Amino acid sequence: MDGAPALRILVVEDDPELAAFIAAGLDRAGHAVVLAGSGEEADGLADARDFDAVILDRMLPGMTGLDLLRQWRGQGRRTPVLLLTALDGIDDRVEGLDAGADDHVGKPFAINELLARLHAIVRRTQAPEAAARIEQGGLVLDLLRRQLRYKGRLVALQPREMRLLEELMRQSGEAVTRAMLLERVWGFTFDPQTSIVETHMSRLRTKLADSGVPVAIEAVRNVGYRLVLHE
Amino acid sequence: MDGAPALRILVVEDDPELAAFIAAGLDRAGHAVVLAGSGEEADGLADARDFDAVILDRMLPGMTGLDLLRQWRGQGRRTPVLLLTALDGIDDRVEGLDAGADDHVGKPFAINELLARLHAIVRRTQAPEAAARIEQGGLVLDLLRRQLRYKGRLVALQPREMRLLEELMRQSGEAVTRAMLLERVWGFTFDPQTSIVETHMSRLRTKLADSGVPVAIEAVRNVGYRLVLHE
DNA sequence: TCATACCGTAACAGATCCGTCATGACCGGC
DNA sequence: GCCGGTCATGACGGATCTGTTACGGTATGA
Repeated sequence: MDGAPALRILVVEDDPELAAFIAAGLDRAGHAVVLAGSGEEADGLADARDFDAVILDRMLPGMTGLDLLRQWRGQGRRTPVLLLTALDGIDDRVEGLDAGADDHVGKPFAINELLARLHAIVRRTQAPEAAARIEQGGLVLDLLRRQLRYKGRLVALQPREMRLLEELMRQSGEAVTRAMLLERVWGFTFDPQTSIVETHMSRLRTKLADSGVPVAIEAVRNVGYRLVLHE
Repeated sequence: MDGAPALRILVVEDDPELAAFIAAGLDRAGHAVVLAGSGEEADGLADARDFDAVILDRMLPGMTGLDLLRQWRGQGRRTPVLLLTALDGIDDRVEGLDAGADDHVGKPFAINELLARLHAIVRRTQAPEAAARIEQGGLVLDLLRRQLRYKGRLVALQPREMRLLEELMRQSGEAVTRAMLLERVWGFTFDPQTSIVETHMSRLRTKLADSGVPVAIEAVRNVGYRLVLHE
């Protein structure tokens, strides 16, 4: 199942091995890949062609990924950028987001992780801005009131469960990585090595089922979870 | 101090005594008042002139306030309406809001209660719609993220304190009634006869002060509270 | 088929949040 | 100036929310 449409992706990575690994993964997911080995090359390519997203290594010979990113953002280029970073401190993360990155993945990473985050940023940047509510098949998540309704009826969720569902709904039909959930729902940039996600997911499932909400939260082995609406 | 500008108010009330009481209160607050004793009369007046808000008794001889309100809303008339209701059950409240009322006050009421609610609905309907953040002098309340920042620094608040501050900020400079707070923050339509508001207000004040936020939450005796920004 | 890692869930414990109460200060009216 | 009501605040106890652990089930790959 390829819920996501084919994308044109520019991969900026000087390590040939890593570049090939990424290209293979993207290709398998049905995306068109263009490789660049340096910031200068990437800049030229981005001028000449239009990409749906850019996967950009933070460390590059010569012009670094951050330099390039800042330059692009300075020029008003809005293409979503997924930053690859070897360093994995909090400061790097902030610095990357400050420079205008839409998300980041710390090396080493699983290809699924990268794909999920890539799809997420493309979807996010293409979606109309900052909705205060998410609606899907009778399910209404009001982010301002922090209320979930199904067919008008309130479904009581705890704050964590609400956040969890929010992330699943933003990405409905596609897998959301365990790491993405930890990062966005808990603010963890590491794996706590407990079943915290599974536990809350279990509670969420129970409450949704008890309220008769026709959705399934599927586990995607070794990746994370996916929300599926029943027809 | 009249932070609010003078308003043109239509009061639809068949009881002459109550009408006079309301008119006197509005007049003292600097507003222009027009009285109508029946729904039919009110309808004619609303056609002929433009009002900033309408205070509408739910019970009227002949055409009830709800009938009139529904008719107006059906015609696309958007003037904010404050409903006066003798009955005070939950159903009436819902029914009133369903009919298109912006707020309601149960009889008997203090004139301050009515004024505060009146100003609130006028301000709300004139303000640009449904902001996801409220900013005021370096204070930023992000309603989606449920975060309060002062000069970029996070100020940790509990959910209830956040809601409380939200109501105060929406109405900055003007008094917010104790009843309004109970209704909007707690969902209470009655007074619990405890110092629940005072307690949370105290906690909120402490946290704001500890973070150096230059605002004062002033108690307005017999009315409620008011948020004041220090210059 | 078996071993292993992954996932699901119940049970427990701690932290946090919240409402109540008691006490004391303050304010306003008489 | 006194009295009564209003408001402020600290302390306490309970409810809720949350994270961990443990154990059982299930899928996957050798």
